[in-house]
Formats: sequence, structure tokens, C-alpha cells
Amino acid sequence: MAASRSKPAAEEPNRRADIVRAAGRLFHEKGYSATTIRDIAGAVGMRSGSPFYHFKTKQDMLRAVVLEGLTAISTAVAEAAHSGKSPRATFEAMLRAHLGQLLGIEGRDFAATLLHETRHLDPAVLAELVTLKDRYESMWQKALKDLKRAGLIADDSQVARLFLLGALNWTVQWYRPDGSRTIAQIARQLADLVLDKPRGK
Amino acid sequence: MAASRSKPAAEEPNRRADIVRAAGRLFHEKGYSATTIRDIAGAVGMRSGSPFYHFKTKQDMLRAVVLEGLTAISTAVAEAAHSGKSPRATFEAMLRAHLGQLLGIEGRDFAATLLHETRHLDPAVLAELVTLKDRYESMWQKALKDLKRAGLIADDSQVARLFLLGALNWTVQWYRPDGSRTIAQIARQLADLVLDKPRGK
DNA sequence: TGCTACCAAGCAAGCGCTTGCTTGACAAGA
DNA sequence: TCTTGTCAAGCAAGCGCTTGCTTGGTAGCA
Repeated sequence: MAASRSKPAAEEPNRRADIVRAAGRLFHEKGYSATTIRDIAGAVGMRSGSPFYHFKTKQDMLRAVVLEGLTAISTAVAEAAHSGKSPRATFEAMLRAHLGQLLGIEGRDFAATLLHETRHLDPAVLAELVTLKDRYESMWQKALKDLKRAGLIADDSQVARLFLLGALNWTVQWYRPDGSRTIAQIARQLADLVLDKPRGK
Repeated sequence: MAASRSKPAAEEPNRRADIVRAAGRLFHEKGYSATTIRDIAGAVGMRSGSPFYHFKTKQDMLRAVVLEGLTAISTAVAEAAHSGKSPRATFEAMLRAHLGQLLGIEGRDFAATLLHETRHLDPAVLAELVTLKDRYESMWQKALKDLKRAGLIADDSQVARLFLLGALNWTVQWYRPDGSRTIAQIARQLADLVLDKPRGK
């Protein structure tokens, strides 16, 4: 019964997941509006009408991509935030987690689509998203608060958080995986830039 | 003959400029692909075929918008860079100039389109743009070098410049003109974040 | 037999762009 | 002063094509 049983129902619906992955990649590369259903279908070896068996509309595909991106990055950064190391090490781990989702091969298309294509979501989905996004950003706000308490930073205001996330998110525009810098190096360099040097004893 | 002469030819062709402005606003709001010729024409009170009297293609409209944005921001920042003040004051003036183009009412649509819609340019136009962009970024690189020489910053590497421009450019995502922060305040806050405090003597 | 997952075909709407023509302003010749 | 010709600027209509999405059918498995 072990080998022959092939999970009767659904067997995990991974054609649906295939579609989400392909949609993510294309939305990232060409943008939501410039990506056609025929592009997506072709990328998974289907005809143009078939994706609609799995998704009601193109919007729903965008929704799936964007939610995937946000939950993945939230999970990764939350894990880093609770690692229980020193404030500096925790902060750097959070930077690495955020950059890993944004630039790493698995999931970068989801995160990048999240950053750049949200304006094409209709209001209902957008509202759902904003809640999650606020929760995510409050994690960073708390991290800055901890850094200030540890004397590693002078400014833990909201604007400081926005500058920090801006520098992080903008890496999508210039990072090349085949370039000379690793994600960990970039994270460390940003930490150095933002954190005050502990004053010479 | 003085008063009656009404500048016989052309009288300044500002319908073309109207189209560029409208295209810039719409490209910024909805994205290039999601903006239709009919949108643009409607915004300036024309029928859908008429903009093609002024531009050969929709691409050409994007080109005009993006070039306008890049030359404007280059001019503004170059002027600030040569103001001959102290390194710190010069740097803050450059930040203000960049943010002014990006967030101020006149020209923000051009700059924002420049940042977000360049991928829809065809390769020929893109190459033309990259030259100008490299020149612009080297201005910032030089500014960082000066700051380091003045002992105001520890890191003047290319990555440091990318972080800085990332924080700047990301302001488009969160700045609201009716919000509580002025552009000058934001510039000052970013300068504070990035520059080392001169050590207490 | 029924259900899942897909295909073949195509529809209505909308797309960028072209075409032939109109309109008002103006300058030069008679 | 009238006519004639030219020009910039735009309109009305529509062409060929693409878009998101629908529908009826069916192969393969349980």
C-alpha cells in the first residue's frame, strides 16, 4: 500500500504551482500588463485557454504571485529576527534574509513582482495585502528600536526604516547573481553603513 | 509693425509638450503598457489618431518622457554639486535637488517614469540613455569621494552609492506631498543617517 | 461511469497605428 | 480687396491584430 498509493486526490496540484512560478517570472521580467496569458500558458506548455481551469482571472494569478512573495519574505525575516543572537548579528541576519528572498533564485520573482506590480491589483486584494505588509514593516521598526537601545544607531524613526528598506529593495535594480558580490557581503556592507561604530573604548 | 507681428511660424509648439506631460503622468500612474494612446489623447483633448501627428510611435513618447526626466535631474544635481559650499552642505544640496525632481510637482512624472519604465524602451534608445545615466551616477561617485576625503564618510565604494541612490529613489513609493515631511527635511535626515558624526573634539 | 485536466476553436473588445480629408491661419499675386 | 495656394494641426473612420476569457468536447485515470 505504500508504493502503489499515489495520493488519490490531486497528488498535489503542482501544475497550478507551475503556473504561479511562470507567471511570477514573466511579471518580473516584462511587467504585469505586458505579460499575456498566452505567454504564461506557453511557458508551462499549455494552450492559451487552459490556465483558466486553475485561475479565474489573470488578476488572480497576480494575487497568487504577490501573496507568495510576501509570505515568503515575512517568514524568512521573522525567523532571522527571533534567532536570539546579538542585536548586530540579528540585524545582519534580517538583512540577509530580506536580500535572499529578493535576489536569490528561488522566490526572487515573487518578491520583485510584489515590489513593482502591486499597483495593478484591484482594491480588494490590495487591502488584504496592506495588512500583511504593515505587519512586515513593523518587524523592521522593532529591529531599529532594539538597535537604538543597544546604542548602535542614532535614528530609529519611520523615515529611517523607509531609507533602509529603500536601499534594500533597490538592490533588485543592480544586483547580478553572476557579479562579484555575494548577498552576505552586501548585507554586511549595508549594516556597516547604517550602524554607528561603537566608539573607541 | 511691432505689435501686430505675432511670431509667424510655430508660436511655440506646445501641444507636443502637452502630450509629453500627459504621457508622463499616465505612464507614472498606470505604467507604460497599461496606458493606451486613447488615454493620452483623451487627456489632452484629442482623438486617438492625432498624437501620431507629433510622434511616430508610442515608444517615441516614452523616449521623450524619459529623456526629459534624465536631463532635468542631471541639470538640477549638477548645479547643486558645483555650488562651492562645504562638502556637507554640497552633499545635502544634491540630495535636495534629486528629491526635488523626484517628488516635486513639476517633473516628478518624468523622473518616476525614468525609474520604473525603462525596461519598455527598445535597445537603441536604451543605449542612448545608459550613457547619460552613467554620467549622472559618476557625479554621485565623485561626491562620495569628496566626503570621504573630508572624513565625513567611511565607505565611498560603488555599493555605497547604490545604497544611497536606492534610499533616494525609493522615496517615490512612500512620499506624499500632503504629508508631514518636507523634501528638505527628508534630505537632511538622510544626510544625517549616512554621514559620520564628526568626532567630539 | 464520473471526474480531472486539458485542448481546439473562437468571441467581443480593445490595441497601436494609418489613411483621406477638413479646417483655420496666413502670405503672395492680381 | 479679393483670390489662390500652402501649411500646421487635427478629425473620422477603420484596418489588422492581440487581448482576456469562454465554451464544448475529450483522453485518461479511478
